[in-house]
Amino acid sequence: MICLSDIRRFLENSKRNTKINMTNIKVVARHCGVAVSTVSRVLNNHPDVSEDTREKVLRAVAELHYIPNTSARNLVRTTSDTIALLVKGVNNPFFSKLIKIIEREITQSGYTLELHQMDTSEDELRVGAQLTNERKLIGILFLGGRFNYSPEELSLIKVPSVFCTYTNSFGTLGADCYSSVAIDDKNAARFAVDTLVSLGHRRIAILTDNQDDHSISELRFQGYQDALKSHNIPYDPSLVACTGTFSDMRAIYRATSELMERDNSFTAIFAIADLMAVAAIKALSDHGRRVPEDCSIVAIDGLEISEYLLPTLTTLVQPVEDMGLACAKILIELIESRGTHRQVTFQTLLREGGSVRRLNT
Amino acid sequence: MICLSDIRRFLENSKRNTKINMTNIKVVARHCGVAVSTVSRVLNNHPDVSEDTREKVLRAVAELHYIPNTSARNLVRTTSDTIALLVKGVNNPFFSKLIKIIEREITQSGYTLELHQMDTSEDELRVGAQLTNERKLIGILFLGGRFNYSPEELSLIKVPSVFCTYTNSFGTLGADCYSSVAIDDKNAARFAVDTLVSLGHRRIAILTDNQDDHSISELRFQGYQDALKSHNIPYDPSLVACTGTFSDMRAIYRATSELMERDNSFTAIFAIADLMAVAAIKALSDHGRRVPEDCSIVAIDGLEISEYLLPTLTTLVQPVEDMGLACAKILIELIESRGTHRQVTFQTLLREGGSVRRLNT
DNA sequence: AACGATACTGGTAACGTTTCCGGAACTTGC
DNA sequence: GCAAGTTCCGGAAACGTTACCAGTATCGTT
Repeated sequence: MICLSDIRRFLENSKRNTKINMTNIKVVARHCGVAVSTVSRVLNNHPDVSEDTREKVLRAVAELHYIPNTSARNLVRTTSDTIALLVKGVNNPFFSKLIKIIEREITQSGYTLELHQMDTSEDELRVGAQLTNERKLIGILFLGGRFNYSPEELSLIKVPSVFCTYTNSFGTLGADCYSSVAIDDKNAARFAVDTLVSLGHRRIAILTDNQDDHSISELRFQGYQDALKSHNIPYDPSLVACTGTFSDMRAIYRATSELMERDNSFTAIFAIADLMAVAAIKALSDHGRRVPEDCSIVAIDGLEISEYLLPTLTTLVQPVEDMGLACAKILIELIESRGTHRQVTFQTLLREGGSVRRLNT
Repeated sequence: MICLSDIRRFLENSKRNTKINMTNIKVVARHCGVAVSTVSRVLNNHPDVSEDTREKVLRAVAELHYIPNTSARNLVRTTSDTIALLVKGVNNPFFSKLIKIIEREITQSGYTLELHQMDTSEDELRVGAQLTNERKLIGILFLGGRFNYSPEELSLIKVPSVFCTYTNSFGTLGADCYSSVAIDDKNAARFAVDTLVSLGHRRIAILTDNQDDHSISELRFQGYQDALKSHNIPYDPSLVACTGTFSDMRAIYRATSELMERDNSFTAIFAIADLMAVAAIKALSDHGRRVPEDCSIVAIDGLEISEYLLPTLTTLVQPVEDMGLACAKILIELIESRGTHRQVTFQTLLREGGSVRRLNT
């Protein structure tokens, strides 16, 4: 009696001849006379395999230039080896440096990095959830964006994830349900303004993205207000210049120009990012005000280029290497379930440059 | 008699109960009473399916929030949807802008972008070949690097690929076997030097990465030499400052300082990249030489930030948007076999800034 | 000498799709 | 009214790997 398995075997044999060139695990197994399971064991460093066989298999693998098929492996393991990087603003130089560091760490740990860019308007959690389902991601790294998620929103993400440049300062989440890497934004802003005040400045303008977008801009803005208050300097809304962007130089230039036209009484500017300071200095210069002679500027970021400008920027340096390493490390530990959720906050360090000067009274 | 298929069916049924939550194509099929093949046909827009069934299936897909498993699909199709971006120097701002544009195009066409960073020392073709086999890439985009491949080396790459900021100026390859996107480096350099000469400069230094690394630095260096020759200006090796890097500001600063110590007779500098010009201006300033009063500078790149420096840079603008779009477009056309290999060369455009001045004799 | 433990190996279901083949129902043409 | 298309759908192999289970040989123990 012809059984189903006979038919199957026949078909399989007849196919074999047509697909000689494709070196898969079966070919390797046949080449050195062992079973596919044995080859698999060798390749995945399983214990129960003798030294002889291991060597024999490895030799065959090398000879045949065999490379495992990732799709098949992922399919049976129902996972993958890819981590997604969801970033708002790829060409923000701070981020691109961060990406560089993160990529190296991820790759060295044997994972692969997928790059996804998002508009500021997009909902990063929803995009992340979608991607996770489609592509069997094993982790997500969020770079930039707001951070006022509800626990329900956060629960959309089913895989380990780390939020970078986020802090849960709006307090909707418990410390055990998310991981983050950030600087102490509020404190950095406070320090920047303190520095200006200590040099005699009292009319201090702020150059920011937004006042209330639940992102780092808002935190830095709050730090600005706190610092003013602690020095008994009244907060003056006419000294607030909102750019609506972190990276569009033209918009930042325009916001600074408008500030000057509205109220030119400031003697110093706190810019919440280095690039904003650069555009501001240009705008000031074009309106006949020199930095630091006619206006001091302090920023936050500490980009490498800021040390090479004229004048060099006085800025609060974010420890970008440490931050990148922390992101990768926490995420990988979560993935390999060797760690738990945690929130890391780095302190910034003042790098004194030529963009500030004591106010001559 | 118990046949093999009976056993199999039994096992399958016993498993079914344990895996209820996983909505795969089988679940969808059962849910609306059709075969899996029909569901598959609907999802892949195959013709032979009636309007009724199509609608029924789509409704089930929506209800069950079914999302196809990419690994399984890739396995059976023996391909994937991922394109790799192999880049040397992620935080080169020109590249990060390029990446931004490329990412958007790739994503919009339904593909996924993998990011791989490489050291300058690594062999990009070998890395690309390895990745292609492992991960079933469907295309590779090379960003930066040398370009003196032999046909044999190039044949390592079995999938469509585009080389960006490369030109086959060393002439080892036929036009029908590779695709590239670049600017006319030699011409841009020539133009930069011409500009300086037309302003009366004759002692023109060059700030470059390397003289002979078979990359764009070499081409720009050749353009520099060509321009000098055409103006009957003798080439003076002591006016060549090699940085060995495109992005390490400190190294560029040091190279400029060494140049000044070696031979301070130059009245102008041609920097082969904007960031190099930035570091050079700082070095000059620290040595008491102002730009443009005491030294003119022309660069190549046209970064956005260069328009906001003091002084603003005179630079040859690379059409970064067009270049990014071209990369993505050519690659996707190759992948979808709607196009053939081609080499695109863009021209640069002089953007006049404040970093140059006529030499007062 | 018999037995259980140990070390290793082979066979094969399963992962979730796509694609091919064949068959049923329904038209169409003569 | 019957052959020949058409249109649509179901069944099942195949993609290449892992993981589980069962089996064999070797060895030490009583």
